[in-house]
Amino acid sequence: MEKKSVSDTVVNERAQHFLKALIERYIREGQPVGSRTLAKDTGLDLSPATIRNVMADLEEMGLVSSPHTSAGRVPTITGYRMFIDSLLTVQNLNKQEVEKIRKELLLGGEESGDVLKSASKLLSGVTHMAGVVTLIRRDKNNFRQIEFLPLSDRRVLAILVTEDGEVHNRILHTHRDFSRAELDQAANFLNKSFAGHDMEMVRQRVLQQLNDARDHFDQVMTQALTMAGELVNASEAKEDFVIAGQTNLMEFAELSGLEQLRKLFDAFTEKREILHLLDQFLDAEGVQIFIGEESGYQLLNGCSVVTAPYQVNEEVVGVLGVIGPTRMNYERVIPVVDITAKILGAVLKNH
Amino acid sequence: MEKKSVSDTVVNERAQHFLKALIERYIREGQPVGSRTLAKDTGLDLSPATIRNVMADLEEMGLVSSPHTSAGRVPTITGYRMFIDSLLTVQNLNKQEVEKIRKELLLGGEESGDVLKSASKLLSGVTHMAGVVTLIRRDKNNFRQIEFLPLSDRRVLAILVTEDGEVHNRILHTHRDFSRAELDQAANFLNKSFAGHDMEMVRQRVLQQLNDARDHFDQVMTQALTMAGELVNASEAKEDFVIAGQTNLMEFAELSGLEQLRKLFDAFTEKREILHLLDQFLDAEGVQIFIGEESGYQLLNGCSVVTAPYQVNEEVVGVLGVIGPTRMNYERVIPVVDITAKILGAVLKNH
DNA sequence: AATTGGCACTCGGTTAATTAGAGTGCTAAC
DNA sequence: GTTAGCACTCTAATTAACCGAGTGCCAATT
Repeated sequence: MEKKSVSDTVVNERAQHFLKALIERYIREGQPVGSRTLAKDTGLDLSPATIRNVMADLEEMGLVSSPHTSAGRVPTITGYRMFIDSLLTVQNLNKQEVEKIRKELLLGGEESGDVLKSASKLLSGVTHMAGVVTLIRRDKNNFRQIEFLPLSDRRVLAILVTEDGEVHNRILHTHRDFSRAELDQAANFLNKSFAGHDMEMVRQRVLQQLNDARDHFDQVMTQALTMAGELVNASEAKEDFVIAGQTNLMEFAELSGLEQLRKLFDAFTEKREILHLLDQFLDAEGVQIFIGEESGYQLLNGCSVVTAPYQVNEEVVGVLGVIGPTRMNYERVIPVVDITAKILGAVLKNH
Repeated sequence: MEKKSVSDTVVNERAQHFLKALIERYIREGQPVGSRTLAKDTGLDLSPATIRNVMADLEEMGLVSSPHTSAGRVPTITGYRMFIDSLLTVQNLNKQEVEKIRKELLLGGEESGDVLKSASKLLSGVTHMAGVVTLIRRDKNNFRQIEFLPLSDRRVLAILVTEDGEVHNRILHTHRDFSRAELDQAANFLNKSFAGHDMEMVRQRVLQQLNDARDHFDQVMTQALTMAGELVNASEAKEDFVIAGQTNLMEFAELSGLEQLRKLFDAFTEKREILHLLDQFLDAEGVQIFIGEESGYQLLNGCSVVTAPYQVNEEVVGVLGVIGPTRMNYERVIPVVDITAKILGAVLKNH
């Protein structure tokens, strides 16, 4: 029994070697790979027949499968998973490539939105797949200043500036017209009371004051507080999400269905679903790989997602990565995503 | 000679009738239509042989063509053009449909950007093609108020509000740090001097003052004026462009090439080219139809664009329309685009 | 003179049959 | 445990045959 198990693991070690070779080959060629080709591919000098035996074992373990009796083998999802988790040997990028990425990101303009854009463009350009970058809106985005401008027809333009210089604006509807002076007064009050405070705190205080003082509070102020509350609410909702190079996926889609691709594209423009998906990887450490079929989301069938969170000043502020066919060159994509995440973090640190 | 010409025109009238029938049929079925089917389609009680003669004439005129000897006829580009220009009978929408469009647009949220978004969604939804809406940035967007906020590291956040309530913001880099007070003073000056004035005029005055007074002017003010100038410049550049339902085109793309579709999608995300294309129709009156092949743009081969400018307060402010296969149901699409343009104008009038 | 029926002809698409080849599984030998 | 050999399977590509839709033209008809 013991002997069996030892021999078992020996076989498994070699089997894993073959699995790796098979997947790498399949990723390169895209076609079922047979025993003959595999025999030549690996360094070991073994006959096709031997390989066949091993392949039969691998098939039994559910790591590979054959499309039909007389075709080679193709990795299954679990096969890919094993490959990704413990088999692949990432090729680190050379200095030159790293430098190229850094240069391209620095060149990407000053506004933080533009940097994200060029990051996703970069990812899609280098990998020939779709690049995505998200930026979470961190709650500690403190209140800095608010401003109200009267428009016509009982509408007021409210402008809210946060501590780190983001500007939100919104048109609010009020019950009556307000004069410039009234609005200024309200804004002044808010600014004095809340400048530098946490946004959520501002929100709660505003609501509280509204309740406490609804009776004797000046109507202007009441309105102003409501507005501020609304604005704060609104500013929480937004979340940045940038995608580039979707059309790269079309090449690979000749293989997969066209209907599939359409759903994927719709999800991209809809954004919400993808965003939710990527948020899962915020907490993860380093590069994460995610095979479409593994998670109910059937619009990702045939796809894989390679992600990495990126951080500025020790704090995770977003996720970036690429989306492509499950049959992608992980050994190259992984370091690209990894490095890009690090560089993006560094670039953003200098605002 | 005269007799010949008379008989010619007689033939042509009937020929046009057949051309119309053929195109309508082709649009419905998508397949070459033969003499037999066409004979049944038209009210006239004629034999296929007669139709064949007419078709031969039409082919000679370059209005139809046959993919191969034993297929029916298919309209050519010039055939489509004639159909569009003088043959088609638009079916006006009934009240119910119009009301549905209006409702959907009104429901589209308050921000003007959102309305454009829902307009293009609406167009794509109703026509099952891609819907586009552009909004030109009209120059007479007057200066209203400017505000400067100091950030760290010699950066200043400038916020510019225009008369109609649009908010532009931008981070400016300065040669030294400014205090809050300095910035307020500069902003006050600008606001007093320029509130309500034409943006281009502001720009010029700013430049002029910079030249006149570079020596004795306070450095803060100089910086402020530069900033204001930059901001005004920046605010001119932007142009809104919204597209929805691109993926609808994928259905029709099974026919046309996939490479073609990819280029089209890239053009959509690139925006510039499409924008330039649509701008041509700003000056046009009413619905315009544009067949891809007619204008060098080879990425529009196989496509047609149906557009209409829309206006608020007698003034054209943008173009909207749909992009789809040349083989589209013009008789239905045209009134949809027409009505949507009118309703969008009306909705925007109430800001 | 326009219209029509008839007829030979063309050509694309579909089906069926054949073939070639790649690859497997199994068995027996090493 | 490995390998060679062999029978077997299944796909993909090629070829052949055929069907049918549609045309063009000519002669007959109105």
